[in-house]
Amino acid sequence: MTGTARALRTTPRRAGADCAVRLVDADRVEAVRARMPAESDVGDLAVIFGLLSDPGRVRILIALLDGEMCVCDLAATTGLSESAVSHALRLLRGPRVVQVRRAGRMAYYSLADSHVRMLLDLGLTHVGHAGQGRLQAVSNS
Amino acid sequence: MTGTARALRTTPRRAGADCAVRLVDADRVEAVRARMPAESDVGDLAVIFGLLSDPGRVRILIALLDGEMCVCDLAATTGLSESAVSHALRLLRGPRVVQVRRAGRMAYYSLADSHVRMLLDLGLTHVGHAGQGRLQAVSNS
DNA sequence: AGAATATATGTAGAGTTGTTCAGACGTTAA
DNA sequence: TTAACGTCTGAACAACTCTACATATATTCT
Repeated sequence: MTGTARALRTTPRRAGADCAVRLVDADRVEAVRARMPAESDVGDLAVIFGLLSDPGRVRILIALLDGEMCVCDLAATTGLSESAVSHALRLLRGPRVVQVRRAGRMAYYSLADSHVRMLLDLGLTHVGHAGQGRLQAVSNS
Repeated sequence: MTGTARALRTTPRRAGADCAVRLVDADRVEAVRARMPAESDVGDLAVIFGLLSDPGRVRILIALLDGEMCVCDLAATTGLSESAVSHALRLLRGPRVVQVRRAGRMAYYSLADSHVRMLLDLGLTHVGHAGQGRLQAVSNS
């Protein structure tokens, strides 16, 4: 099965002992599987994206793009309750997306990961909104 | 009235009289709120990230980084059932993350959005894995 | 000391999500 | 035509997520 063997499956496929699924381009499949990141990396990646999949957390992180903020100000900025903000920040603290600086009874949160900042910027340009302080020109026409 | 008769902004900071939550830095809060993207944009952003928050879908999209693939090969590559792949692709088709080319009874899917490709690349570097043959400029010493 | 404050956390319930199973649809081969 | 095939879809169910409420912890003020 070398070269451009496309849909060479006119005869029953299961004959091949342990192949449980149909294959059309076995070479591609094997090549891509070889390049596929480890299970744990894919999982970590999905977790990071999952943290960015909630509008409330997105607003929190967008707010933090400008610099650190305390919990109550984050609540006021995002429209979430302080409890919801605290729960959200706990999730974000786990994988070290945000970090906390404590001053007395206040807790000031800030972004701890430049990759997440880039993900947010990229995503914001994707949905048509200019990034936070990077692309700020085009508005109306 | 469902509760919340407790502390409401008693600190004489600089909060306006009509503000329902405590504020520490009202100027920052107002500035960030002014810069906050529209509700719909934040929602769209969360939806996109949500599509990337499942390991199965991430594997599908990583496989598609190399070019188009049919459903059965995607199943073989990702380890998902063909039904699960089809369901996943349906979700990804909606916001036009992937596109489909039909040839007979086969359906070949490919990435339809360069932003998503960039998000994946960025995310993959984040979790420590080099991108799909694209980002590999790590210099050690 | 006690009271007020700022944040953190436990829990329960409604809502959402991903998978599997069964079957439908359109296409190709016999 | 019938049969096999690749893909798509709906329903059901477990697993997960988000929010609100109550409470806990730690800090500051009087």
